[in-house]
Amino acid sequence: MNFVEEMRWRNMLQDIMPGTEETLNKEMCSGYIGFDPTADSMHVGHLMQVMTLIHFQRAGHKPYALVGGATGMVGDPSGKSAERNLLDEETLNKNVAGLQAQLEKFLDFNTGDNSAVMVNNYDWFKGFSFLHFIRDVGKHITVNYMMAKDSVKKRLEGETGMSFTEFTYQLVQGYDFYYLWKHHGIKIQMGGSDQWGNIVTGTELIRRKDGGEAFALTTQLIKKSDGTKFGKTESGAIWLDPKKTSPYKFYQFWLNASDDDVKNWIRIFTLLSKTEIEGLEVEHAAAPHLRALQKMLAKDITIRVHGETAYNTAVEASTILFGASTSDALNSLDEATFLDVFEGVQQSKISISELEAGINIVELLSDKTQIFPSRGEARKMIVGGGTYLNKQKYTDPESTVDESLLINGKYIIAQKGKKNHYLIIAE
RNA sequence: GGGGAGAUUCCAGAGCGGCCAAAUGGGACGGACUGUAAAUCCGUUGCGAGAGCUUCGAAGGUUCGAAUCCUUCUCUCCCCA
Repeated sequence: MNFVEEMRWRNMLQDIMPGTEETLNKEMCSGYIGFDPTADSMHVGHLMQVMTLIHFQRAGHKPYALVGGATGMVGDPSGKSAERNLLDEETLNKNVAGLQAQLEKFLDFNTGDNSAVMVNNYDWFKGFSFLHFIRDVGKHITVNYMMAKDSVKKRLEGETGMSFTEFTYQLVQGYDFYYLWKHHGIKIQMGGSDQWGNIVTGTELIRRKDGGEAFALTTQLIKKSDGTKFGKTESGAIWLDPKKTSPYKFYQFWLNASDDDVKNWIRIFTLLSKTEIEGLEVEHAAAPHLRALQKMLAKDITIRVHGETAYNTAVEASTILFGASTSDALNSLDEATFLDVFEGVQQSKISISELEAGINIVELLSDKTQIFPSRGEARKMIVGGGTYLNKQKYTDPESTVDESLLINGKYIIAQKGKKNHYLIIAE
């Protein structure tokens, strides 16, 4: 199956420039996707682009991952309703390094002719003077053309306006494409659907400046069935960096995909074949409560992003936290395993002497551990039946707890509702 | 520069002298049902165990009593030049 067909049946394809597929089928092509260094880690939203590059490489083409050290200094107006704040250079460099390190894990950089390549557009922009840029690049593209882009038009119609800097963005990115086409023989740029305008400015520049031919392909925006934004939870984005989002939370994020979403996502985020996915769908339809699709999706991505060990721990943690385990079962875990399993769970500390003296449950969960922001809220939640200690429900706010609850003489597991776990450490 | 409208609890948005910790909707959180889905239903949503305390852009004032009236200030939006 060729690359475009692959993207099609996985429902990843949004737009494709005429001639792209033919060109790709003819020979091995080089193509690239740009990543904006707005943070020092990617989040799950970036995975669509990562998967696109992976498919591109698996189809025998040569993928380039561009990290925008230069474009990051300008700020992409696409999809933004207000002027962006510029990052300082130090942050930018850190972000570029962070993204590069993550990208390296997903692509094969040592597989002969179609090995992946990492580039940073700062390398060709750092020595490029403003005057040279407007002479060599700006001259080929009219302002009329640039103003017709959606990203620009929206801002001109809106109230916030747009700085010259952001207006220039599409030219800067367009030049990236030109540069890579000229010096690396890259024929195609890919990206999210919001990048179409920027990508086309690149193909246009290549055509007008050198009479060359280049192609564009964009991927669909990932949708969620309830209309909310993909990849965001109440507590923020789901990051790939384990320091920002623990592997356990990461695993849980995918495991919690709704039935509607998981059918799309498993196509996008795993490399499973059509037959395998359809098989899983049958399985899921027969026994939906087993959530075969969600489990497979979560397993596949968690392993690819965090590795097998982290995945196993996440599964183990999930089994313990959500399964029918009792405090006895918890007690039987040795401390190392226990800590490993609870690594991704929010932790708070309390002094053991206070606990020995006996402590009111409301005080424990609010003042002492900040699990609830106020005593009133803790009280309400306890009365409302949403509070558990060591998997045991507590409904009386006057309850007192002491050291007899401690697991391994040191830990208490508190729950707010069914899904939110907290580890209290006594020391 | 001239004229007008406005600023309310997470958001939107009522309230226009006591019955207002403030309607309603959304969001968020919890519960029930389930499958750690979805949909639905129920509850909670300033702090406090309570008495009570602190909130309605800011500061003053009128009043027994102010989110509501007056003064000044700050900011936002609209129209005209």
